[in-house]
Amino acid sequence: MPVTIKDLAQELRLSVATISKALKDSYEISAETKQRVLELAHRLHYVPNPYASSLRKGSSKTIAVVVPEVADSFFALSINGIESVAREKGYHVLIYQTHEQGEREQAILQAFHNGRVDGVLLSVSGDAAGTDHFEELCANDVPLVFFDRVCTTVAAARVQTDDQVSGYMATQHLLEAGCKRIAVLAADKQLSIISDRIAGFEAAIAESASPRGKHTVLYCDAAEENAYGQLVTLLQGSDRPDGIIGLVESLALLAYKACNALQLSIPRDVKVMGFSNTKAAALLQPSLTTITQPAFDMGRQAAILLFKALQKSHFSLKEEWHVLPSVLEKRASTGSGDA
Amino acid sequence: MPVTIKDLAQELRLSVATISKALKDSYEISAETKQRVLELAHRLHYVPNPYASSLRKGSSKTIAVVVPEVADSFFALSINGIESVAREKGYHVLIYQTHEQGEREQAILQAFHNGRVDGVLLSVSGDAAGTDHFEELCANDVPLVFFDRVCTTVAAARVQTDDQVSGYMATQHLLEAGCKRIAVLAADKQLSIISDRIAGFEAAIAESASPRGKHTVLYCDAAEENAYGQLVTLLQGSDRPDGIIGLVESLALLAYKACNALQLSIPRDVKVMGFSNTKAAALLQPSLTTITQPAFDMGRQAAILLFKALQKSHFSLKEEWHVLPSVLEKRASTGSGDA
DNA sequence: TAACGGCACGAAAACGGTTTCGCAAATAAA
DNA sequence: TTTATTTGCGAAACCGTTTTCGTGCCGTTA
Repeated sequence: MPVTIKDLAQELRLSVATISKALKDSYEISAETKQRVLELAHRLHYVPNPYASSLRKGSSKTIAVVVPEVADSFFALSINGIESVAREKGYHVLIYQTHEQGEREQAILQAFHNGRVDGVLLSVSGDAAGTDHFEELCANDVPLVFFDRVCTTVAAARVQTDDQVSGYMATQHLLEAGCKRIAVLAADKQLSIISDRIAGFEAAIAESASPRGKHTVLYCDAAEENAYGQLVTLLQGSDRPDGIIGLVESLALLAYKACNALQLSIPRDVKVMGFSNTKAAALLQPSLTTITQPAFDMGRQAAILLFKALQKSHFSLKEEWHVLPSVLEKRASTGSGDA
Repeated sequence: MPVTIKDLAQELRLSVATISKALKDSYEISAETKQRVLELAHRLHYVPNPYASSLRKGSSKTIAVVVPEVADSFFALSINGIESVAREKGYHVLIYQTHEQGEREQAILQAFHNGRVDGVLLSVSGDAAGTDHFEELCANDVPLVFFDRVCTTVAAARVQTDDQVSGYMATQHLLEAGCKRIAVLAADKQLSIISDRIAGFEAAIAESASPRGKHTVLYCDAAEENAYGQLVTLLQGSDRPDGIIGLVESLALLAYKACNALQLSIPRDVKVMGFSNTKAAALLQPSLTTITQPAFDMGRQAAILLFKALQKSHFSLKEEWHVLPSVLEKRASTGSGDA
């Protein structure tokens, strides 16, 4: 049996109330008594039962992080950022994965309706399942912060990167490199990050002298084998693209794989770039030009917002909307091909 | 205010006891009453307060996962595996990072001494801080399962891969490829996974006709810049190695970086391989030969063991020791260099 | 001496469930 | 008809804290 406050009370012949107050350094308790209580608590390795105090206080010192996948360089780094601030604040972090399934997302949030967590950090699942579960959570006064993949129709805090600008920058970069036929490889159509990046792409094309018709957006299947097939077909067709932008990490890597298989030289035949956070990007051969998102910082920022809301009741998350810039890292895969 | 069991009781003019029993399908309650209770609970979106029931029942339906880093392909995949079985069992998962600091590990485990979690899955920190905190946890009857990086002196379950065999296989593979001077790049000396892999290396060398003197183990500094310097020095020295085994992913990637910088051709001048779980390995140029650990499965297996212990009180974790095989994936970086 | 104000502490009511035990009514057995 | 037994439900204790509201004691002041 773990040691409880009662054990301390009995041992010191004090009431549990006194022990509790002494442990939290209440002014009601004499210095001498506090001393004795602290000493005994330490000697017996007393750790307060978290659930008892959560129940009484109505707060759990726990937050939830809901992401599509943990094993994804972006989300793993975000979680790292979140954990770092949770640690500073003495909070605990629960992790949940939606695996891009909207109904899992709903089921997970459902469990937060009775005090399990004090707040939620979430990156929305690709397979959208409406927004009712978000609304309900907010209606129940559970602070919610979206990060990266946000839901714009819900009045909750948002921490994103400038996806449209990133899409624009990426496209601009390829155009400057001389690409005439850019193919954008897109994932889940419903995700704001995807549509925003595509919007940036469209904008860059529209602004350029390059005729729109030559450029294309390929919506890739979620299953990697299928996406690979689509990509190979594209690369074997007439008017083969001479530039590829993978809107998510896996698609950029897939482009490498396809080019290797088809004996297309990167960057001579095709210039490739992708949205990515993996350290391996610089080590690919050729090294991969990337749009790198501030994954760790987005996690940190989202967590900081959440804790601000938890600490100051007058601080409203509804208005918070932070945009952190992504950076274009130019590498060999979009170079001229010389040396 | 969230809806409680009392609200249901009041609405239906039943006692809270009846509601509670009806919700858990107790035989004491009539079918008709159960029906009414379930219906109302569903209509009002009733979710039981988890802390109230944890307090009363003395179990939290929550487990803790303690890893050095989340943003590491191996651990991210393990967590994925763990989460998958936790989900099946209806458990919640708390995540903690030690950042390889023994004292953080101690502080984290300290918080588990009063029922916060029903069990712990842990991969030990590189900076060992003794084993007292493990012993204490076990003494307090908190089920503990080590995975990947285990602590052999503590009587807890262990799920590992066959590190010694892996080290042996890797070395054997390089010897067969014709390497005469193999350099092993090691990280934290104290970790069992490192020393085991080195033991495998030593064994393979001892068995071979190759003289021991030519081969070497380089203990790399934890700071990447320093490790890089060490590596460059090694590669520039006389008797430059013609084979490199990175015992952890980052060191294999570092070897690529160094070889690129020094204009050494992989695999012609130096054959490189590494312990790694990243998908990018196959896409590096040349593709990286790896020892791939069953990260996801190790996570799953560890979690399965833990839940077995939680469900059957007579099941003892002390005796459990599972070894899952790693696989050698031969790729271009250790090939002949032709084609 | 009576009234008063800190000081240091305790009794007890919460928090929201679970669980044990008891009890009345309905049914079955004698 | 009396006695068991079953059925369906409620009262209340309990889990370990926190927090409110006393309360007795001491020293001070009128």
